[in-house]
Amino acid sequence: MGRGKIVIRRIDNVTSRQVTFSKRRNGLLKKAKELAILCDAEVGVMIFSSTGKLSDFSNSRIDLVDFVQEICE
Amino acid sequence: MGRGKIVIRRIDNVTSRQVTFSKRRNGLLKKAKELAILCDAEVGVMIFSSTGKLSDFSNSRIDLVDFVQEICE
DNA sequence: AACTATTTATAAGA
DNA sequence: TTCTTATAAATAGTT
Repeated sequence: MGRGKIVIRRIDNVTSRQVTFSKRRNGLLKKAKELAILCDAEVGVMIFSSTGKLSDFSNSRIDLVDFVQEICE
Repeated sequence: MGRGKIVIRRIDNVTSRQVTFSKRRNGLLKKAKELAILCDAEVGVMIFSSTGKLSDFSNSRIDLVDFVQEICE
């Protein structure tokens, strides 16, 4: 979506990558919240930027813990 | 997006809610993958439907575990 | 940090 | 219910 079509591959330019990260992170978190509300679902999203900064959304932290522990044993 | 504008609130009709869940879950997972690739970010998404069925995406399970354990202690 | 031309996601409908 | 399509929403490139 946007002025041009893009291919889904790592953005090499650091500045562009950071700008895109900021925009798409916000978009992903918004859609996660909407899905949780609209569909009465439990949703968890965790995003670490390449610099290690964390953004997250969850309306069900306990279940997420159970899930993560399960898949990682 | 779509034929009409919607308000973000729980969809009462069960069938509509399931249809919307299926569409938006796929959309969210797709966007999570794109963010991870485009921006070289570590992304984890976990979605439990209202019937308890799980969908997920992660390109960094270990870090997610650390994070979840941290916030839940 | 805003804007806007376009692409993409999706609400309704078939 | 799988496919279609009109429209809302996200966003790539621009300013």
